[in-house]
Amino acid sequence: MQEHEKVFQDYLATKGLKLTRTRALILNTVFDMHEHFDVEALYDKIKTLTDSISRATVYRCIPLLKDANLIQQSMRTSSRDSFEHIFGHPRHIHWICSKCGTIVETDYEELTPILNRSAKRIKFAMGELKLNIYGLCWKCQSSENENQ
Amino acid sequence: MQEHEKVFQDYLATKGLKLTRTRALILNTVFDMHEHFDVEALYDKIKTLTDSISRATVYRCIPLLKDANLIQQSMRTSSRDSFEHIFGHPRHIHWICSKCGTIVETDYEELTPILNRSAKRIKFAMGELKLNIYGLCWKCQSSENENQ
DNA sequence: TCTTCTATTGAGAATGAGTCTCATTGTATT
DNA sequence: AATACAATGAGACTCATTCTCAATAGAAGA
Repeated sequence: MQEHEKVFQDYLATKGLKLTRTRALILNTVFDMHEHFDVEALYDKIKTLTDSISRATVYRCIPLLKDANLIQQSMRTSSRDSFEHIFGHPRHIHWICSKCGTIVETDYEELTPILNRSAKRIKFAMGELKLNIYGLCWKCQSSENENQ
Repeated sequence: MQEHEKVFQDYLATKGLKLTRTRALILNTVFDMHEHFDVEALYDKIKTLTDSISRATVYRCIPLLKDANLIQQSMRTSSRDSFEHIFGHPRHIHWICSKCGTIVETDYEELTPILNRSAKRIKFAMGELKLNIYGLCWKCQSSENENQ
């Protein structure tokens, strides 16, 4: 059994729930996706593997994966909630190109001491952290210049 | 004419659009709201002023205000998109209490030199910036302790 | 002032992501 | 095998947001 299956099973056990075949398939498909995905894309991928899993079950699995700290919500793509798997990944800053949608990631390392200091100042117990920076990636910057 | 009306009018002019009475009312109501609001709440407030403005028009005005840099999208409250007016406000970090929903704000000042350095490294032209930190405010931290 | 040309608007239908219901199925335990 | 309850599939449902289209407003010129 893979490590993230173990994590999920342990989490489910604390809730009196079980790691069924269906849930294991959803979990493994999540970890097969690009890091960022929305539920509809996940459902589409699952459909290529089997057509006996319903959309409702996929949606139902998402909050479980979230609570198990295996995925986290990230930015919205168009009108859909978007997620990313985080098991074994450190959290990161997202640099999102507003033109082509490319996402570059960098880590929080340099930021954390500053944020910890601010948190202390306002007596806040930090949990999740989400830093999205919108702008233009280098490719889109140069193509902007060409067109003008 | 108030300053933000002027800004909006100038923006609209660049698009060949006009600052109508309806748009001015929506704009002014936005600046009368709590800093964070969703469109439904905005619509409710407008309804107390006049009942001749339709929901569709309010929704239609939002992207214009966004493009004019008068408001920006912030976190989602429940299932609704949430916005905040930003004209004359510097952008800020949001410390969001996962328990009571309180939002504390601090500024980016200390963070910007670090982010600028990262941006340069990955050749990214920074635009909007959104840093949301979830956790517990000091009130909810103490009430947690009481209950345990 | 009257006309003409658009942008603007209101009302309500349409869309679509996400949730819920409920009848059926799976599974662990006895 | 029988019991009990969690899990699931199918599709109905909700509700925020967008779209459509006919009616209106308002600027520019006659």
